[in-house]
Amino acid sequence: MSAQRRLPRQFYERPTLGAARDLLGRVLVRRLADSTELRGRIVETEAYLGANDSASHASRGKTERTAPMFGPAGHAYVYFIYGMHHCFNVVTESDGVAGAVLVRALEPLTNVERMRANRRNKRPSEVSNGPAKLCEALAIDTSLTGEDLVSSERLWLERGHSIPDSVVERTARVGIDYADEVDRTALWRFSLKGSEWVSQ
DNA sequence: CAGCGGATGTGCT
DNA sequence: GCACATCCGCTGG
Repeated sequence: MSAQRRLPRQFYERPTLGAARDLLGRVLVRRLADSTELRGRIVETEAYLGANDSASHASRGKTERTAPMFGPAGHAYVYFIYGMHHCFNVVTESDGVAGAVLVRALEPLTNVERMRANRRNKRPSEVSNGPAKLCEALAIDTSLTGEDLVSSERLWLERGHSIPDSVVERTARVGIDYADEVDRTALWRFSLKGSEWVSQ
């Protein structure tokens, strides 16, 4: 867990779309209470902007739940949805400007059997191919919302490898039928072309 | 394999 | 009340 490999604050403190694209190939690390480190490579993200993005939780103003989206970059924003599931986001932009990237899918890398156990022994390809699935696999819940990914010993991101433009796919975000047309059709979902680890 | 209903915290439409 | 940045398990073919 060398600190050198950890992404610095500056990686996150920039416009959300660029951060969403560059998060592909980075490695999400979850260190459990027993020191087990679970790692997965990010293969799918979605950008959620601020006031002008009708699909974003931030578009309806700051609430207790969404407060991390308005805070300093490099923190986690974890929310609970559908009475059952969690979703993990990385906060972007400067302090006071809302923005976050939803991490939608991971390629399991280390301690895969532990992740699989967290997922009731699903097939490997179904361990972390969805935003709520990866949270279950990595034991991420709302106790981690607001966590500083730059200094946390429980949750952070490592540099991994950059992904070239030639294998980055851009599509519309999913599950936001309620949003305005312009936001529904914006190509703000980024995924690794041809990866077997992306969501359905 | 497709389709449907259930799970139920949070902030509003 | 209802919809929601979702997933699971059960059903019928």
